Amino acid sequence: MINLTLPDGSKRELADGATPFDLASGISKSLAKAAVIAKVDGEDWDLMRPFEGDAEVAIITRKDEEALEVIRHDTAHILAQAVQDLFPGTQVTIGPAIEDGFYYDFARNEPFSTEDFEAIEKRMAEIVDADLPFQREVWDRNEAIAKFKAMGEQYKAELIEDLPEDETITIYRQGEWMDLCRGPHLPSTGKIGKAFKLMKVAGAYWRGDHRNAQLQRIYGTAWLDEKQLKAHLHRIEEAEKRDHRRLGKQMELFHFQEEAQGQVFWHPAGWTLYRTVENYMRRRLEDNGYVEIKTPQLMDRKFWEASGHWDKYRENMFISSIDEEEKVLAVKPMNCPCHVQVFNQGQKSYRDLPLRMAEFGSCHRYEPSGSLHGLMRVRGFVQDDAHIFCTVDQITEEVTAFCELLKSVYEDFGFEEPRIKFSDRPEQRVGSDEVWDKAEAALVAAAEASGLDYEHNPGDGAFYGPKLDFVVRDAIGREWQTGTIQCDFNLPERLDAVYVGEDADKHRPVMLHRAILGSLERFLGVLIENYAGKLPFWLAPRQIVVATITSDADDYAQEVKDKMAAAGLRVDVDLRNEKINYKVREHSVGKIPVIAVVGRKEAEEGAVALRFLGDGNRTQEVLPLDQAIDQLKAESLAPDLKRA
RNA sequence: GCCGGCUUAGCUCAGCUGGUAGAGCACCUGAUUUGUAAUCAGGGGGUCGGGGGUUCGAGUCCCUCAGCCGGCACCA
Repeated sequence: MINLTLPDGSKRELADGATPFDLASGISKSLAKAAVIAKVDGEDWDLMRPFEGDAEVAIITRKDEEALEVIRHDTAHILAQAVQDLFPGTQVTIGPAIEDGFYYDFARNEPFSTEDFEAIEKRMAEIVDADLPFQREVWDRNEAIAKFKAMGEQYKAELIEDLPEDETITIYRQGEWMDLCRGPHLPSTGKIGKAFKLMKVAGAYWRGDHRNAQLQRIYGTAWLDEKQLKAHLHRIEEAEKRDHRRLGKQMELFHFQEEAQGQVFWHPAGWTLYRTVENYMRRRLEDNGYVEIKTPQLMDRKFWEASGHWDKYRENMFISSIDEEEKVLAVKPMNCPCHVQVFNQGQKSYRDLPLRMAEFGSCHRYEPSGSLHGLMRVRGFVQDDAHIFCTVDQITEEVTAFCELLKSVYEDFGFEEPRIKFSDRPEQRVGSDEVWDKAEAALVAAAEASGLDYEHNPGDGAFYGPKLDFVVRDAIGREWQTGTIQCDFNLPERLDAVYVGEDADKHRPVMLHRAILGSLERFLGVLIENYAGKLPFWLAPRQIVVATITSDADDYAQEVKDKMAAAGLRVDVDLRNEKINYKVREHSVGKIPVIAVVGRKEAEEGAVALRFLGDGNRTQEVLPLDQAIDQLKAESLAPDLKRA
């Protein structure tokens, strides 16, 4: 007999050889039906896998989050089987569950095309209908390697060869088909259902290394039921509508063209938005004890050799030379070394520290062509960069203040919860362990004080110091790094930055590299997507359109427009001979926050009818002109000015 | 950079197995003076991404270059 303890503490006794499915069936029919896998002493366990002794058991059901992961993983196996059925000679590699679905990487000379999806999905459905049981088998390592080699599955054989010696090799079968897999799986293919869909094909390197062969990855999505699948597909459609590249065109914010790959042509509306954000940021920095500087765009190659960037990033730097001269200049890919030059002018004392030096630094990097992505990843961009020169003892305070500032800025832009990634010392690094200890502790303390969730990436720090990165998501769930703060013990040394301490000796300052928005371009991309183009009043490039109903109100409309413009509002007037319905629709689609409608009535009364964009309850207000202007003026203040 | 796909009017897209370009919106003109998400009529507009090839004939097929899109890799 085996003794099992359930999560609520109750105990059950079952015969030897019993399985979690037996346990669930003994409790209730519905539990047995909803069961997906079990946790046996914390380990994932197939429902049909017999217990191996007394244990603590939890039954995971379709209601649990983990259920989807299991279903997605199962679906990946079914995809692999279907592909091998239909395309003999294709090798399988790996196929994990991911967010919203799964993928499977195949090795095949012929490319897959989305036109193959229909046939593959059909075959997958047949495998589900066949209700093949998933059977777990433990294999001897060498036998498994030999078996997969004999099957022509080189990649699987390699995977097994690289598994740790003490790892149990498990094989899962479904019908004739088998795969190396850790599990767990559902009892049979029929339990998966058909709420899956193949989404896209893509290339992916074997083991994520570009020196390896490129495999073909098929992505799919899988859900508990048809309704969830439909909802997911709908979400994707909606998300595509808020893509900043699409909105950028619709709202006439910016464009790209091939002669300036990866660089932005900002249009009047987009540039207005850009400047609004930049000016806001400038005020916030000034209020927080930063000084602003501006440094050159082109610097001699020798300078970048001294900073160490030439060696490491030469491939990604734009360079320039003039015929008559032998000098090679490089367009700056970053601002830090330039800031050290400003620091190094004259003498610095400990009394000058911390010195917070900011620049809206225009940088250029020759990013790989495949990585370019709208405003999110460009070759020419402006960082809201700053470097804080301070002592080791000042790190904690400075990082904490930075996190607070960042959080406040993000709230002002409508991002409530940026995610933080903390990366600590890598194997290869400079600086003593003692200093690293201090710096890491300072970053962690600041991250914790901020109250935001943070994720720990061990060993992911820069060679010169640990860092905190701030990450937000775009419309379709892709994550983009925006803010960052990095401790640097290296550059001050390389570029010989010193200050005179209390003891009258020379000391090295620590440099904190930090950016709140990251790059203006990327941040604007994320901002546009976050609001789906419906920017809040203070950010909207076109805030108000004064729209007439009949030409009788033309003169008055012009007067309204002029008064609003004089009050600093961004306002246009629409006197076209069109129906008010037409104008309202056009400017609503154009995401103008406020339409000021004027007809004969308003002209006579000196009023305006304000119509606000959005589906809230506040859709229309008729106000005397002066009062309307006061109100709009107050609303158009940036959040920091509203607080002041 | 790598794998795959795409590139037709200002925008969004249609053009079957090759026979010499089409829609909606936008734009222009005219009529209409209208009260909160599309008034009607007429008109103009494309060397079908660039280059080369096959063919009697190429937007359609082939080669090549570029850009874009989806992933991967990269991201100081």
